[in-house]
Order: sequence, then C-alpha cells, then structure tokens
Amino acid sequence: MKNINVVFMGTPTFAVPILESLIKNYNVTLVVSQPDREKDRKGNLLATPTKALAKEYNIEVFQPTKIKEDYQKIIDKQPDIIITCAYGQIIPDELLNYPKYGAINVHGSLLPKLRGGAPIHWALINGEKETGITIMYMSSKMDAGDIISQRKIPILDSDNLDTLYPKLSNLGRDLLMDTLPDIINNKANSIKQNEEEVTYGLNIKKEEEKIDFNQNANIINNQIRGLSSKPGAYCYLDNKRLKILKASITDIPSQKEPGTIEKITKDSLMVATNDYLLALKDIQIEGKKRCFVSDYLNGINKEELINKKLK
RNA sequence: CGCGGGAUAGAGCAGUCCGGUAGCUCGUUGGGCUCAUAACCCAAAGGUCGUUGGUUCAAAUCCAGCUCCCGCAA
Repeated sequence: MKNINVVFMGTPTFAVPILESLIKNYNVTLVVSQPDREKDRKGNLLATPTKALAKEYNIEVFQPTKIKEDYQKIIDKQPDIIITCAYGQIIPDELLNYPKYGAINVHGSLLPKLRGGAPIHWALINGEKETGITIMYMSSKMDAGDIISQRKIPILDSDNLDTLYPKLSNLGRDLLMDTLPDIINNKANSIKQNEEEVTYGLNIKKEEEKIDFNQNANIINNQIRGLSSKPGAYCYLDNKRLKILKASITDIPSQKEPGTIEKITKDSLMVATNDYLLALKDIQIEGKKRCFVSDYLNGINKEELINKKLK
C-alpha cells in the first residue's frame, strides 16, 4: 500500500492515531492542518497535534488559513486519495473531485446522527447509549456524503469525554484501515444518508458549558460527562468559576432551590437540582488545580459552605 | 510585555496585612476499644514554608529578581 499517495487533512488529537496508522501503511505525502492558533500563557503558538506528528516523520505540513482559496499545493501533490478527519474547514469541490479514489472522511458518530464538529461531546450530552465511527465520501455539504462503513461502540455510564474520545479515535483508525483496501480495490459500496434522520452535534459554545441547575440531575450529569475534562462544565461559587469534572446522580430528592449545596458528605457536595441531588466528586476552582471533592473538603469550613448556592 | 489567582508535611488548606516556638482537616504508621469496622480513643512519623538575593538581632511573613502551576481572554 506504500504506492498509494495520500494527502491527509486533520487537526486535533482525535486525528493523530489515524494519521499515524496511515503514515505506517501508506505513502502520506502531505499533512494539511488548521493554522497554529492555540497559545500558551506566554503567547507562544503551539503546533497542532497532527502537525507535531507529521514533523516527527518528516512529512511536509500545509496550514492554509482559507482552504477554499488556497489549495493548489494539494493538487500539486497529485494525491490518489484525500483522507480527512476533524480538519475544521469546508473543503472545496475542486479538491474533493480530484483524487481517483475520492476524498473520504472519518467522522466520530453514526451518521446521519450528529453531523458537525463535536459529535463525541454531543453523544454524551444527549445521553446516547451508543455511538461510533462513520467513514464516508465527502460532499460539499458538511458531513453529508455517502456512507462507506460504520462501526458501533457502546457508551458506558462511566464514560466521559476523556474516555470516549480516545476509544473513538482508535476505532476510527481501525475502521479506516479495514475499509481503505476496499476503497482502493473499488469494492466499497456506499449508501446515501437518510436526510430525515439527520441530527447535529455542532461545536460547543461557551454558554453550553455553563450548568443550569434548574434541570434534572441526569441532564446535568450528562453535560458534565460530555465536557470533562476539557473544557469542563462550569458554574459559579462565591463569584469564582467552579468547574465540575465528575459527578454522580443520587436517588435523594432535592428539598431546596436548585443549585443549593444541600448536604455535605465525606467525599461529595450534594447539590439540589430540579429533581434529585447531584453529588459532585471532582472539581476545579478558578486559580486552583483540579481536585477531588474529598480533598477539597479537608481545607474548608463545611459549616460555611452548606446552603450556599451555585449559580 | 494581554488580565488575574497561586506555590507552607503524601493531599486539601490556615498563618503573611501587623516579622518573634510550623498549625488545621484528612491520609500514613503504631497502639487501644469493639463480635466487627471505612466508626471512636491515644500516640508517632512526616517541612531546607517554590527558588535566589536584600532589609533585620530575628523572615513563611517585609522588599526585589527568577522558576513553575492554574483560571480568564485570544
């Protein structure tokens, strides 16, 4: 398979195992990623994860600001196939139509469910019991192309973003490796997506990270799972930002106004919601490191904390 | 030089303003109580107070530089 000329387009950590596997088995001649945007506190730009990996293997990297206008470099590589995974920009038709084996995408949901940039987050937030990977041909519409292959994975109650994300990333890698030979040998069948079943999992907005305790405990818990540990679901305690990284639902009915710290146990802050108490287990207060609630409770006056409200 | 918070025992914190014996809660170890225990009681170990320099009779504390961690913003 080393004779197949692959251009890979992808940006975040999710794409890394997939890219690495491609590098080992195919001839990846160019890696396209979003421009470096993330900075550390000193203002230094950090390389995107796929760029960092490409550099390890001495593969050329291309980071156009607008792929829509700036794609000739990819054509010049004369790819046999373009493989994308969480690239982050809409790719122009000229590119999608160029390679003889087409342009395919590895997506972190069971399409047509959860089209968009944050399918893993939303699968958790929505409380789904299963999700998976879809490999499809790309079309000009976001995540709407014909499906080549899919593989499912259960979502466990114990899963959060930190655990599900790498599972899906590795699943994507495995499915791609199993699917690619069929594509190259023209044995792949693809089917259209059922437009009536389309749902979206668009990128998370800031306001979607904020917790509204005026909901049922399981809804809040799913939000916490879907955002943990980064960016983290948050609320405010004493005007300080409090991220909640892990919680669990109890069967104790809430007595007080939603958001009230109703009870404190050895290892939990029990917060009132619309229905049952939510037991906070793992938190991070603004300016502090993440810590278990059991540790946090060792350092504070519990009497003063009780009946305070999270907003 | 984007804004702000922080660094004190294995963990979470107080003490810093106003310099003078290193504290709290938990954990660990040993002992006791108990049918038993994650419960209770007693005891012990565990700290160059991030780092370097300055002021002082005396610095965790005051002053200056540096390092690292975290939140926000991009």
